[in-house]
Amino acid sequence: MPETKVKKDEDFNEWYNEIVELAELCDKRYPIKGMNVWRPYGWSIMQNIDNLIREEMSRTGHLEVYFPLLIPESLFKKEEEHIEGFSSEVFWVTHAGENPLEEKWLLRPTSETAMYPIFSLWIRSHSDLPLKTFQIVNTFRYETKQTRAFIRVREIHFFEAHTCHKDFEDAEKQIKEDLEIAERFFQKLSLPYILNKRPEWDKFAGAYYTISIDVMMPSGRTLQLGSIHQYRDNFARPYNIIYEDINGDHKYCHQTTYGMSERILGAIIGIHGDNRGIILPPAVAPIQIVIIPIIFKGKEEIVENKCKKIKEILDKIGLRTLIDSRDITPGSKYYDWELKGVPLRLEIGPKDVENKQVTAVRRDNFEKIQVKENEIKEIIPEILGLISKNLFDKAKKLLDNNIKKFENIEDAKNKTGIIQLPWCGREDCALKMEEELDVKTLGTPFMEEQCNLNCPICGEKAKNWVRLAKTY
RNA sequence: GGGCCCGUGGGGUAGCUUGGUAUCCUUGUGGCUUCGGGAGCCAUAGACUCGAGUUCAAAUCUCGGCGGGCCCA
Repeated sequence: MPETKVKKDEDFNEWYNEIVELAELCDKRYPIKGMNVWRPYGWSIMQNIDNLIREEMSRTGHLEVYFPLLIPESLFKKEEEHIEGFSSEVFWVTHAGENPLEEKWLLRPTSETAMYPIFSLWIRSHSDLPLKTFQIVNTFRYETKQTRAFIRVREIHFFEAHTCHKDFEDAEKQIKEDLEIAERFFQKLSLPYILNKRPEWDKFAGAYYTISIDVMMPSGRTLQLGSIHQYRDNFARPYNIIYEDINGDHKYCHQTTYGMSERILGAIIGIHGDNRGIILPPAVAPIQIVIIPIIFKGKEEIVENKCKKIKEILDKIGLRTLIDSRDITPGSKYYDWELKGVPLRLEIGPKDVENKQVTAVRRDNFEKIQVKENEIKEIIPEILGLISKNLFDKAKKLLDNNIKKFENIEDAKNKTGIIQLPWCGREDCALKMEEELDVKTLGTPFMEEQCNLNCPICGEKAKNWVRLAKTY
């Protein structure tokens, strides 16, 4: 059986590097660090992911916008914490042709400072609220650390939702809605996740609080896939986003944001893939079903016609299909499409034609299923559903097996995955834990059980559990 | 932020220590033939990361840039 040279469970990082190029997701040969080329297949998956986000946005009444890439320095500098958080990693535009610009511009590292001055023009009255917008754009951050395809890049494919509300409570409602969006969205991608309230010292620059959406990678490291921020009026004040309420009083808006990136694709590759390639959840697979004609001399036509007929049936019920009629042997086609993660393969040969059936083979567990021609419309979508579910269950097991609760530091030492400890809530104590265990603080479990034990560092009563892990 | 390793056709490699002729596999292209897990045959195309230095002569030695990978903080 064909397999990747590097095995996923032996050297995950190498396996990941090999697979992203073999599956033709990206081309890493572009000569700027952290800026890779999206190949058609990878881009097509990303577009499908984006479209799932768009569906969710549209369902919840967000409107899509597009703001400019360049931001004048003066706008960027209005919110102090925000600049501090990002200034070390922005790209600057300083010249136009031969001449220095009067004011420097920067490539957006995120779009708060581009959008909010304009929001302040758009919003005048309480009837303009809530304002719910989002955009899917490229953002730029000068990473100095090791870059990795889809996981740590300098040009980020970024989804960002920005909302404005009349008060804190309404913004809190938005965050509830964001969490519900996450639940629906990640379910479709078969990606189980955990929510963490980020610690004070590591929240988004300018935020009142930040919730992170984290997944477990097979390497034992966590990968942050999304951020939800409550800004309160921290940005509304410097950017002057004010509305007139029902009594004629002028008030600052409260704001939230929701961000995600191509890390979602990184997680799909890393979590679902195996030694034969990636495995795509049917919801985002550019090709959900590939049909392989098994041609024998003299029977070319009946097989080809059957393939077309089956494709028509599947197309009609809205599935994305492809007949692979390349002039190479079937085995090499199997290998190809397994590498590219097509969830289901149909083999159609003379025997199948004779028996009025197709032979289906699942990508996730290689189960072979004979499906009667007259049952295709019902059975095939069912199988795709089973594949999604199986991918989710496997990933859930990986996550659950890697969340480990401890009561003291000694027990937690040299453990992989997510370490959960009682925590008094003090920064010093968490930083001590980080140092002792060589991990980063993810934060406190969001909306989960409280902890009645004592902080293992200072011995005082713990306020919460705290989660720590090695991260990407 | 600090340290280590690497860069040869599209991909994977040999050659580098000891300077002189670039190896093999795969892929691409044209054709014949074949097809239930990477088929075969014939023909053909394609490479020393960039710059500077040493030398009669550099893929090979030295320095620097760019790019890739790993480890520590």
